[in-house]
Amino acid sequence: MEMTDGKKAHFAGNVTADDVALAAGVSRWTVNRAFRKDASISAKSLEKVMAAAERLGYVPDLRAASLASDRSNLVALLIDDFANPHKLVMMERLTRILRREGWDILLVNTLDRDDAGHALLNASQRRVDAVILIGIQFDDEVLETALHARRFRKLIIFARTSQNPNTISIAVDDVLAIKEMANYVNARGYRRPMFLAGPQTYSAHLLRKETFVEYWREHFGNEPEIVGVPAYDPVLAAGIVMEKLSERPALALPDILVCENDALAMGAIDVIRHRLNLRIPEDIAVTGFDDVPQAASPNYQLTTYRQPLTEMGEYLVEVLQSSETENLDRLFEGKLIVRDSA
Amino acid sequence: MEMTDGKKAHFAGNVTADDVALAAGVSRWTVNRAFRKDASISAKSLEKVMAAAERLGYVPDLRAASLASDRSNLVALLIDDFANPHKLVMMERLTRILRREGWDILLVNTLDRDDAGHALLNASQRRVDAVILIGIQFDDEVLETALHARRFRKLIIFARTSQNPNTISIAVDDVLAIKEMANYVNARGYRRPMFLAGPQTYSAHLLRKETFVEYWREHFGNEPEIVGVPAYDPVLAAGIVMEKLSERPALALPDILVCENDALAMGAIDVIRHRLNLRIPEDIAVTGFDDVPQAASPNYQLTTYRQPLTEMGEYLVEVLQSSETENLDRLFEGKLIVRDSA
DNA sequence: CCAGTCTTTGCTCACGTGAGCAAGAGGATT
DNA sequence: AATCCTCTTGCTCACGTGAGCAAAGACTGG
Repeated sequence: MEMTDGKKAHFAGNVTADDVALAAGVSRWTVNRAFRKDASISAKSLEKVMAAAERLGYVPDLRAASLASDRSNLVALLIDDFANPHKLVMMERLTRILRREGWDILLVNTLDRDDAGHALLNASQRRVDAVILIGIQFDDEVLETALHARRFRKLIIFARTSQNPNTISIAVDDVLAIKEMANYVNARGYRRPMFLAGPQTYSAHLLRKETFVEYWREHFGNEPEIVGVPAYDPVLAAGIVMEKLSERPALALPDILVCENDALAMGAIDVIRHRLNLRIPEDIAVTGFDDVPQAASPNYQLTTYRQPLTEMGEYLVEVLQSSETENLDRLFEGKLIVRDSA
Repeated sequence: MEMTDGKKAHFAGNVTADDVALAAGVSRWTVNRAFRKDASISAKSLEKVMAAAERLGYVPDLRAASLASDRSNLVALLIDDFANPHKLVMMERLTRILRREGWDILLVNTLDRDDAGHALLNASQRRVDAVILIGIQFDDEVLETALHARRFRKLIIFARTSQNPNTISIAVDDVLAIKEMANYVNARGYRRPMFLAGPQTYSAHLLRKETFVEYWREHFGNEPEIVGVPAYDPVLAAGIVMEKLSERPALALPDILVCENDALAMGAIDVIRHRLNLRIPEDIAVTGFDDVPQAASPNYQLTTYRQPLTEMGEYLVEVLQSSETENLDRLFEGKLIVRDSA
């Protein structure tokens, strides 16, 4: 590339395969092959090309590669729940694993339920190979819209089970998990549980509440009290727990709060300890789900359930690379983490 | 597009502008113009095109658009510090604002210092228009590498001041902020401060420690004690504070811990209260920086300093859209948030 | 009704790569 | 040395759009 053409030589970015080919004394296609792992190229050519590329500062243009090959190696990650610290853990794990396997991630903030459609449209314009939902506000309607448009190959629901047969769900086995949790609660002698549930969605569902209720009914013949929180937000959870418990006589209080996840549990603990002035776990015990980093803090010492995120992420990569279209759903077994809160 | 061509008609995604043009009775270029906001097109054509596009499920292919126009409307967001909850807040704000303005975000996890180069290379292959660093491990060497390669137009350091003249830094005015904080500390009568600092980088610097030290020297003629933590991680901070303070007699303890950010402050509070069994703020007060959501929790009630993230994000968009190349650095004024911890 | 002006439209060319094919190079076998 | 096979290389064509130009159309004022 001549420097006479000042405008075009502004970035090293528009060094193209042709320039490298000229410098290395091979054809353009040999240059491109040098950067593709599946291509057949002689060791000598590879070395020449790489040396020239290094010298000129060439890197292949993935936009063009994607356009020509119809594979973008790009996935959209849709999130709507930035109040939940577990999302940070999930993002760290997914970005790490996906990048290692050559996938890039388009981060999309699904502002609210009505925005999900726009978010999907947005992602589809980049021709992502797959959409991964780690949000919560995706109900049937949104999923159907997404699947109907079909502008991406795969719709993956991560860390949440989906009833929709056209989605791929990679999640922890809620039934197994909550049974283990309920067994623990039972064995420790708690008898007046209250279940703190998050927002209820339809297609992308957590089976935690149902499983717990069923367990309790089966073992004790009665229904545990259930309280719903409209978002996985500790502050919101704190407000609702306060409202539910503050006026009650001690005997009418639950002896344990089983929470659908850590975000809710942490909000609950804050309220129980600092506003109701009760002890944890002596007056009210609390359990969570996810094992976020803060759960280990001395403030919470939360008994919770850890999802095998790394394993789930590895499987996600498999799913992305797979050409299968059916039976890709998978459930994983996590681990009960016992601390002081219950 | 004929359905006889089963392979190609698999997605609605490869409905192309040609198909829409045929359906709408206009040329392909008119179709594309209909989707470009700066293009000149008659109301009648626009309507026809949009109707046909809707019917066929057409959305423009941004890969091709980017290839042809040399503008990707894509920025890479490089993060290496997922332990700090403030990152979640920043991501929420940035994704929200950037998407509204038509920018998509490539999320890149910069695993460690040595990986930053790979991360930048990765981003450059997508021909991003700008790289935004909200990580911390970017030292001179990495910045120089990035700038030398010059595969993107702008290198933006967000929420951190940079000494490097080739980067654009959008940050809170640390000097102003810490002076205000120090004034508050002073006014409340604290006289034995300890400064808890994060990792020391060179180019992308926080001026917090220096400013505080200078203030103290100026007002009291002595140097405050400084303790360094190699990452903004509450758990790490807790360990180091424990190590520093556990063996000291009460009189040798600081009366306030001024922390470089909330992540460190929260770790410190956990240790002071639960392991050293001291009261906050009576025995040791604590201040933070950032005002993460957890800072308002009853566990922390952290006195801290809030960065005007929304304003900073809006300015970031301006910078992205600007064709200026110089003097784009900008400092913002935040707000001291007084709570119970100091 | 016509010249002048502004708006809209269609076209050529370019962006940088991959798929798939055919030709070439190189080595082993007969 | 001729034949066959395999590995490597170069080529044609295609991916779906934008920039910029020229032609066509619409509008204005005299």
